[in-house]
Amino acid sequence: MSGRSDGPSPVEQARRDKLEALRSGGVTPFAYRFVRTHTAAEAVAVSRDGADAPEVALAGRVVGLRSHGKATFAHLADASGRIQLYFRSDHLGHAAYALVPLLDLGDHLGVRGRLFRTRTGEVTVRVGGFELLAKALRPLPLGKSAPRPDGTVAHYSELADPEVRYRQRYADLAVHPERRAVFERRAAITRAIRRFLDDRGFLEVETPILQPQYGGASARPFVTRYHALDADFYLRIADELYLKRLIVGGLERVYEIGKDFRNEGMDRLHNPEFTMLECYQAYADYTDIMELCEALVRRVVREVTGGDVVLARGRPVDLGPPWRRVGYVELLAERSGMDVGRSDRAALAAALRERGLEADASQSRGRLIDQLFGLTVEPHLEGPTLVLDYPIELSPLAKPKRGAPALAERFELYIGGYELANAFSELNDPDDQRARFAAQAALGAAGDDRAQAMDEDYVRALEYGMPPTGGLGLGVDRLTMLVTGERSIRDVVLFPALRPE
RNA sequence: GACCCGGUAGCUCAGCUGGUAGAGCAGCGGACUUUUAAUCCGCAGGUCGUGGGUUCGAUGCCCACCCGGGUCACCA
Repeated sequence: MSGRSDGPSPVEQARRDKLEALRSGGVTPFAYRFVRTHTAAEAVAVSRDGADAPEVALAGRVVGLRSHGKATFAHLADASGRIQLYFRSDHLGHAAYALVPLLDLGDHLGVRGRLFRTRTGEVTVRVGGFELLAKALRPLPLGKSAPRPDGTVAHYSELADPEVRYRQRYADLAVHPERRAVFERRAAITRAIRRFLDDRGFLEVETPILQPQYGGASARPFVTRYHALDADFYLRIADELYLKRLIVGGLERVYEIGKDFRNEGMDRLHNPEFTMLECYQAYADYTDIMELCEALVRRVVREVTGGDVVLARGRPVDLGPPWRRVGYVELLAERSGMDVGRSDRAALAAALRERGLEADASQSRGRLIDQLFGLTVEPHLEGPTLVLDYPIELSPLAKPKRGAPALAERFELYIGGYELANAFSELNDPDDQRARFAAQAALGAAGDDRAQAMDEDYVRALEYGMPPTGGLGLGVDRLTMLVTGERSIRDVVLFPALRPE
C-alpha cells in the first residue's frame, strides 16, 4: 500500500509540479465555492441541439482526459453521473487552454459552457471557462471501461483490492459510483423502516449505548473506562432491556435503530459494531410480531427494489407470501434426527462430535442444542422462514410457550441461510425473570462468558408491571445485504472494522 | 481461534524446474482542433508485505511474523 513512505511518488511529484505551475500562473488550486446551474444528469437531460442549446455551469471530478493537441476531451463526474467536456484552444483562448495540460484525473473542476452533441451523439459541454476547485495530489485508481460485443461492460484497472477498498473507502467511493448506490440504498432502507413503524404508531427513541450493566443478548461486551465515575462501563450489546423499561413507562410502541457492539469475531456476516432495529409493542404477542415482521421486511424490500425478489448468496429469493412457519424442534429433528426434548447433554455432544465439532457434555444444554441447530438447520433455510418456539433455556427473556413450558414463544426469521430477526412474547413475570437471570448467572459462574447477568433494575421495572408485549430485533446490515445482493457485511458498512494499519 | 489462498510499478496483473523483474492502463516528453479503454513515437517508474535462514546467487525454496480474502467454529 502506498502513502506510508516519506516522499511523494513520481506520479505525485508530477502533480505537485503542476500545482506549483498553476499557482505561479495565478490560479488558486483550492477554491472556496462554485455555483452550478445543473448536475451532470440534469445537463444531459436538458440538452438540445442547435443555437439555443443551454449554457450550463457544472462541477465535479475529472474522471477521463483525452488530449488531442489543441483540443481536449474530458469526462466530469458528480453525484448524479458523468458528462463529457470539450476544451478547444480557439474557443477558450490560448491563455486558458494553456492550463488544460495542468489538469489531472481526480481534480475537481467547475466548468461553464454551452451544450452540444458530438459527432457520435454524446452530450458534451463546449467549455467556455473553467475553474480548478481542488487539485488531486494523489492519483485515484480510476479504472476504464468499455462495452464488450455481448453488451456487458468490461472494466480495466479498477480498484479491486478489498483491503484498500475498506481502509480507503473514500477512494473506493470516489471511483465506484455503484458503491455509492449501495449506501444510498441503505439509507432508503432505514427511511422505509422508520416510515413503516411511524405509520403504525411507534415512537422512535434513543437509549444508552454506554451502560453500567449490559444485557438483552448472549454476547461478550466491549468494556470501557468512565473516569468521572471511576467505573467500568459497557458498550451495549442490545437495546432490549431499556426499550422494555419504556413499555413499563407507558410508551406503548417504541423502536430504536442503533448500533450494538459485540466483542466477537468478524466475518462475512459479522462486524463488531452493527446496526440493529428493535421495536416493542404493548398488548401484542409473538404472533402479532410475526405479522409485523413479515409486513415490515416485505414493505422495505418493495419500497427499495420495487419487487419481492432479493439476492441471497447470489441466488434469487422470493419474499412473497406466505412465509414458511416451522417449529425449531421439528426442524432440528428433521435435519439432525435428534429429539432435543429427550436428548441429554451427552447425546447432544455426541451428535455434534459425529458432525466433526469439538463438543463436550460440560457445555450447557442450550448451547449444545444451538450449535446443532446452527450446524444442521441454518444453512438450509434459503427461502424466508420463521423458525418458531425455541427451547426455553436459550431464551431467558421470552415467555414460556402456552401449553409447552419447555419452549419459549420466540421466533427467528431466516432468509438466505442466515438469521435476520429475532422476536418473542416478552417475559413480563418479574419473579420468573429473576429466576431466569439467576439461572443465567449460574451458567456464567460455570464459565459461560456469554451468559446474561442479573439486572436488578430491570426486574424492578417489571415489578411495576409490564403489559404483555411483543418485541422484535432485526439486523439492518443484513437486511441491507439482502436488498442490495451484497455477500459481505463489509460491503454494506461504510467503514468496517479492520486491524489498525 | 483453526485451515486454505493471496501480498510484485499509482491501478490491474504476468513472472517456467532459483540466475538481482515484465505488460496494459496511469505518469512524463513529443505529434494530433469531434475523441471516448483515443491513437502514434519516445522515456521513466520497483526496499517483489517484513525479518531471518538455505544457496555462489532468492520475487521464487524453508522458518517466523504482519496485513488481507475465503472456509470452518461462536455470535445478529
